[in-house]
Amino acid sequence: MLTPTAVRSASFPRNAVQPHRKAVHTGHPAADIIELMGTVMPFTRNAEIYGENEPADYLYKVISGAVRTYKVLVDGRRQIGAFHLPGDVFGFETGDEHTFSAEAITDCRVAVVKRNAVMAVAARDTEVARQMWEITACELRRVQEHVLLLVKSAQERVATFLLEMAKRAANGAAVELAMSRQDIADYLGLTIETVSRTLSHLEKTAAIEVPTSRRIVLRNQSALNRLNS
Amino acid sequence: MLTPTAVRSASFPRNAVQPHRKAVHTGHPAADIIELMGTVMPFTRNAEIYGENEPADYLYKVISGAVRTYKVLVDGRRQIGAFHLPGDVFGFETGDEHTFSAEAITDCRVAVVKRNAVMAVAARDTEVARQMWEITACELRRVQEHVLLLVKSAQERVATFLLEMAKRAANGAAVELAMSRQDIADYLGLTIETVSRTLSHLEKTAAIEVPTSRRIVLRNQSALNRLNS
DNA sequence: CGTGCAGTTGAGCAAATTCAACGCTTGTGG
DNA sequence: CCACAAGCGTTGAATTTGCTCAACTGCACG
Repeated sequence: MLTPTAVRSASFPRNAVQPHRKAVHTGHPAADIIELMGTVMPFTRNAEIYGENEPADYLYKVISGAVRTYKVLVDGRRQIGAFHLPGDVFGFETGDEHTFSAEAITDCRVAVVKRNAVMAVAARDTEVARQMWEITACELRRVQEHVLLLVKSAQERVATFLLEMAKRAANGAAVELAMSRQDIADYLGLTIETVSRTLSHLEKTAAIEVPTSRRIVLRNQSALNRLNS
Repeated sequence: MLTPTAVRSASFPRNAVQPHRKAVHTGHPAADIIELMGTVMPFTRNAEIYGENEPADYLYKVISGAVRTYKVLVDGRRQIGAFHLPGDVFGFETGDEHTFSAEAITDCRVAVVKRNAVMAVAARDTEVARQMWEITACELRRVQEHVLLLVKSAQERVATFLLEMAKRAANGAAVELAMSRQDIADYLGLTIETVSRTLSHLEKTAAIEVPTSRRIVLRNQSALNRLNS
């Protein structure tokens, strides 16, 4: 199931990344540092970007496509920790090793930068250090939200998920889902059947429209917000 | 139900806290800064330490007793984000406002320090800044663990909770619980009845012993670990 | 001695999972 | 070009899990 057609990233950048010192003073949002200092790498659908327990030597930023970070529990179930869309930074670990695995959901391009390089800059430039902290703090808030999501009912979880995706996509009320039902289920702590049934139910109650399985139109956002609890 | 006998912390420290500059260079672990720079305040059982959406002007560290941070959902349910025991830092927010509320579970003493004061030090001292970041990162890992907890079965959640408490108490296989069944339930995303039943079941299967409702002896830690999934 | 609170236990119910079947699309090989 | 297998998604039926409602116990406190 996991990475069925996965292409192991054999071309992982061992070549050092040159920090462009001047870039970090331009006042760009925090995540831009990685893009400015890094190398853009392509990953094919389902390719592993890094694995749990591998050394966390790089930081990543999605340029295009989508990425999932996940953990496989001892009983074989998979819990997806986050979906990363263009602009999102990931692979930002505290210790020396990744605590999650990361895979490309779709073909995608990812900016990669040596953690050392960024840290070296951060050691000298307090503004960069502050931005690194900021990224960690944002991630913390996001995970706290995820905790609140997981104690809701199935309907509420799906509704919250759709609203979240709609907000991030920001192209109005239509969402083009990069991920499969299984991905959604593993993110929401539900089964694919429950996700599917819930979407069908939401469609029947005119809250959404599902022209294709990957495309969802939010018809009645306030109804979803009400479920959002 | 919430804070039934709560004593609003009328004596919240508006008096400025004097930073002792020299303390921060002693190489103590990160959390010590707050203790060194701060003022120790007592809180009575169920007293509110701060509320959601209040300005996050202070950082806190538990000296003695126990603290819960929580959020009340729109449907009235309460989700506890964390239990803080002696040595734990809390109230560490990213924005200007607290995203959770904090209450004393038991009578407790808490070191309090002005956020500004710490931040001012951190701006000059990169080591302090690094420690602040470290605390955020630790919190991030803890919340990520909480996500993994919430997708498990009731048995697994309770078992995991007991093992976590045993590890933190670190007085062997016996746990003295500071919190009520309701607190535990709200932390685990279960009902009190389910928590109670699960504990009874674990006792029947000889995994634990419950001499008093607040005291739990882990008889068969490996059995719990197996449930821990 | 009664009152109130915390915890336990039971019975019935609702929600979500499991197991199974089926439809649709896509890609592959004859 | 068609046949067919594989993957993904949907739907139905049976089952399980945890929740709701309710009663009851033990204990502390006035």
